[in-house]
Amino acid sequence: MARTQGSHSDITGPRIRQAALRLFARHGYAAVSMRQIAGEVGVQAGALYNYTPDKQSLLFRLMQQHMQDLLAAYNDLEKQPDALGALRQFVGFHIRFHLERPDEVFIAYMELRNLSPENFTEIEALRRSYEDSLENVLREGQQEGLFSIADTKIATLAVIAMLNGVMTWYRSGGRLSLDEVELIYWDMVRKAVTS
Amino acid sequence: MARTQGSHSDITGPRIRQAALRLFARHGYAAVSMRQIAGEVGVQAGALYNYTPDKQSLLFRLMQQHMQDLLAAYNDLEKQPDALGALRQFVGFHIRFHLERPDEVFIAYMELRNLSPENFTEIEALRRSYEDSLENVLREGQQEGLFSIADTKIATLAVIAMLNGVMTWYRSGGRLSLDEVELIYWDMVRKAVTS
DNA sequence: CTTCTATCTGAACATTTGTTCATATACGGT
DNA sequence: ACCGTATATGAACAAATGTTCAGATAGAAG
Repeated sequence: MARTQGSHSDITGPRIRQAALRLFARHGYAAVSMRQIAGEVGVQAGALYNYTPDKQSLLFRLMQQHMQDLLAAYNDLEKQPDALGALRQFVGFHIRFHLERPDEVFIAYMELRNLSPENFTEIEALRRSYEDSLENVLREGQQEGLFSIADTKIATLAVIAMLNGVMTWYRSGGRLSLDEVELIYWDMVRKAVTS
Repeated sequence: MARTQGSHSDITGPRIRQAALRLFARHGYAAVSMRQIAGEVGVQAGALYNYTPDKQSLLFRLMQQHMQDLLAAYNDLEKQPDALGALRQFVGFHIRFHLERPDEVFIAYMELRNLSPENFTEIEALRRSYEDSLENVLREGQQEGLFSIADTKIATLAVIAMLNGVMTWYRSGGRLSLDEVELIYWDMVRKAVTS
């Protein structure tokens, strides 16, 4: 038999990407087979190829979507009057946005090397674009005399790396609330870039 | 033929681990085959099993060795009189030690999920032990009144995450010298934990 | 020179891999 | 009630996987 009751393209497509996301994040791209993904969706492996040309494109689409969502969400924030406010806004946004998407974040950082060269280039450009957003804030604050930064590029990467650390330990319902975490990190970031 | 000229156990063993290290770091544990490793060493796949019971043990040994080296090297440092000196020492040590071993570091962070449960537990304990070293410094400084930290556990993870960021961009011979990098990071870390 | 053994080869194994495709079927439109 | 097509099956493919092992051989020991 084919075409189980009530199944449609509109529903199967997203479910495939959702299953791939979960499994890639959990076991890694290379360790997940198309049959595992299909099994999670409740479908045979061959059916996946109605929705993706190949496994590689499946990974790429997930990462591309994530990065585009990230950039769009950040650009939707309301403009802050000064650099200090903008930095605070960035810290809060980054922490919350990423904590809401643990699987996407994990993949975006861990599976870069499994991207084909062209796909890698594209994702890397999106990431750089996001980093530039923060660097602009830092540079602006530096020019305004609010910050005291030796090297804005390094500071950018250091701040992002520090914030990304949250993902490795934070669990909702744990010892600290999201607001507390945000405040603690904001405190450290603020002090690190001011004098 | 078997046993190519001049080959011995003492030389083949290390070469296998070295090849595995390089390949695991470059392409990921799951994406590297035993035949690739053997090829790099110039030997047939079957020969690897004279030196490791299986692929998993090969990965585990590399990570275990790395973590043990890390702990031993840190413990060999000369004791600092105050917490500020100890923190500065940690920052410099962490940056330099890790930059000297890019492949080991990469594996230790990326391949945790490919460890069997028992192996994972052991590696995780070693890592925690290293983190505790830093947390002790921070707690000590906090009690001495030198630092102003909201949460020493979070600060520990934040500092390490920040320092680990160096590995993603630093290339020797680049714009900045190691001394400069160390100084910039020390500056940010110091400011982040003091008031 | 002969013997012995650590070390390696090379073939074999049962699975699993990504991907293709002819075939079947359930549903939307008429 | 019927048709057409989007959507799924299930079998097949060659290639690659981790691992095993009987047999070959080089070099050390006597």
